[in-house]
Amino acid sequence: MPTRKAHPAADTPLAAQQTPSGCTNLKLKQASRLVARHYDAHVAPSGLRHQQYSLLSGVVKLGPLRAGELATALRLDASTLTRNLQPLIDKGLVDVQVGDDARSRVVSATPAGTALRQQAQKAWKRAQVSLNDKLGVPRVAALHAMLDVC
Amino acid sequence: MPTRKAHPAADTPLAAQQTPSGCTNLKLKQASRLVARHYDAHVAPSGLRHQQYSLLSGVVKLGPLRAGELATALRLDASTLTRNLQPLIDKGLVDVQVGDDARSRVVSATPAGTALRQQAQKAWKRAQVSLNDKLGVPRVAALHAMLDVC
DNA sequence: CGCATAAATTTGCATATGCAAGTATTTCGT
DNA sequence: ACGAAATACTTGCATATGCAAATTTATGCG
Repeated sequence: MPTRKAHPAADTPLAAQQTPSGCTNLKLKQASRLVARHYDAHVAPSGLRHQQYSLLSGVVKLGPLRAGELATALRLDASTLTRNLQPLIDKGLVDVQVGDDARSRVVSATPAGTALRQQAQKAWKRAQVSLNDKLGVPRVAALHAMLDVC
Repeated sequence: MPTRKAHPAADTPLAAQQTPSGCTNLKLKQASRLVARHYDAHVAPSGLRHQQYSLLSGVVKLGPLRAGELATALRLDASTLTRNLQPLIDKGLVDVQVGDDARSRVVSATPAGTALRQQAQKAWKRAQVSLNDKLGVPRVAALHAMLDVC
């Protein structure tokens, strides 16, 4: 038999036979843009954009916490967080106070913020279910599992 | 037997037993941000950002083509494309001409653009290999497969 | 105590993103 | 040929994103 390329993972189950082709970054960005528009279409009536909904949800769920901790939790650059909070502050949905350590800022949801989040969550749910239907629940579940390890 | 919820996909193989938890949009954005930073760290020396590299690559690969077609291919809003092209035009990497149809614009890579893309492609490759190593080739391959159907 | 460092955010700068509305051209119907 | 409708982009507006530098406040050291 002539020369034969070694298959490092010839025994692995699916889609693992060779180096992935294409750019992971590009694929992620494209999928993300697409999905973001889908969510925006559903969440827009609440007056929030998809990112704002995510951020507000984070603040509601993670309770009052320092900006830095929130940024880390959301995997956002601290400077991005600072600016992303502004629209929510302007809308009166979140509140930022100086913490014990005067260098820090403590972020919390206002009652209006908590209320709107509950409201918007219904729209979010519809968007998620709609996506599940469109792609198929198994695929979405598998995608989540994949993204969680990133 | 008492009331029992119907399982629409009780027969499907893996990870399909129940509704995926969490927000697909959030997970995608977070992963995308993380991965984008990773690529940026590698591609930066070429003077391009990850998005600019993707866009330049698209122009090089898809050859001279109309703006609208490029936007569709890259799943970008036409208005976003218009603006994203500007930095590349400023750097002399791409060229935009009026097409046969005077309403349209034809985008093509300049020789400098093609050259820089080849250059930057080496950095991109290192970023991709590094990512493959970090996450494991099977996982990346599976992720690509997942994202491609989006 | 007073100063050099460190830590937590914010700003400056450049780009990315999309929707709605606006502009330039082409096509179509009469 | 003329005007309405459709097309292909571009602009206005608001937000999103991250790195580097600046700012503010806290800590540690002599």
